[in-house]
Amino acid sequence: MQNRIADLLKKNQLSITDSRKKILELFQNAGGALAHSDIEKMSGEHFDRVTIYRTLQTFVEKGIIHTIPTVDNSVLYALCKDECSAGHHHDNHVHFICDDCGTTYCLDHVLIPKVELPLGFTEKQTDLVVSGTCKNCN
Amino acid sequence: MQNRIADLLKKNQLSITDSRKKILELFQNAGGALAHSDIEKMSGEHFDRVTIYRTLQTFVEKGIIHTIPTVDNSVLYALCKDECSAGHHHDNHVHFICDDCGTTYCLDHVLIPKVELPLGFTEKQTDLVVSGTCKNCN
DNA sequence: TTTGTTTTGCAACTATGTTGCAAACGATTA
DNA sequence: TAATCGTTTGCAACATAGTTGCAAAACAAA
Repeated sequence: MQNRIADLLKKNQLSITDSRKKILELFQNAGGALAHSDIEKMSGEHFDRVTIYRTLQTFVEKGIIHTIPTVDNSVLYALCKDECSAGHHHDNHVHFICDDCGTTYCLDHVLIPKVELPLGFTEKQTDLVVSGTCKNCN
Repeated sequence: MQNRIADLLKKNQLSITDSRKKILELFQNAGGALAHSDIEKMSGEHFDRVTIYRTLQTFVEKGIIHTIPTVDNSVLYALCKDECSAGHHHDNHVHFICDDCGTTYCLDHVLIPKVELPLGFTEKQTDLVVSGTCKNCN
């Protein structure tokens, strides 16, 4: 249980610290995406704001979590699937934001269709965000 | 030329003011999407920050411009096409952000493919943002 | 347990965005 | 074109979000 978290950190050549363990735990328990402010609240004032920022940044760089662009311009972070953490490539699934309850879902099995870019444009990352009403609010 | 801008404002029951004219002009000249900070710089310190925020907000409400969610969590605004400004529906074209020069393009002729959502989810708006290298930086 | 490296927390700072209110401006009508 | 009324602006003050440098603390390795 705890070992999975420690292994994940070790695999990414990161020191195993309280804040990193705690933040990873939060993501695993949350299931969905979290905002910086969520983490700040959920971690119970234990860690400095700066530490959380830096931890999230590190996780993104290592491919442990990824960011999600949202319509209301808040950054969200979500755990990457195992296949993702291997390299520096990104998830290619669709994200869904519920306008009612505000929850963000990773629709892991809904893949982003390939888009044809005009000549001269090179794709590196593609994000598809759908907003509307989720299954709980419908 | 200038009349088009004034007409657009009048059609939306907005007073014709310097800041609104200037900001609309900037959008027309830019061709692509602009961030709040772009506008602040380009308008040459003439307008208060607050005025720009409020103007953009008003334009979004009236359907004159729309927001674009981006991966790096900056809000971008872009002019809506004529068909768009009629109602409260949104563009369904792809947006492209260049990692090098930072320019955002509205790829008007690249449409967002329909995505199949899981049962219970209802779509209201879909945004597709591609980042990479644009034709000028390639 | 010692040593060298990484990470944390603090302080101070910049950037971004919001609100209330009085003054200025724009539209309308006489 | 001047008076009036509603809208918009700028200011001040505030709230939130995010960054940086640096010394102290924690971690990993030997």
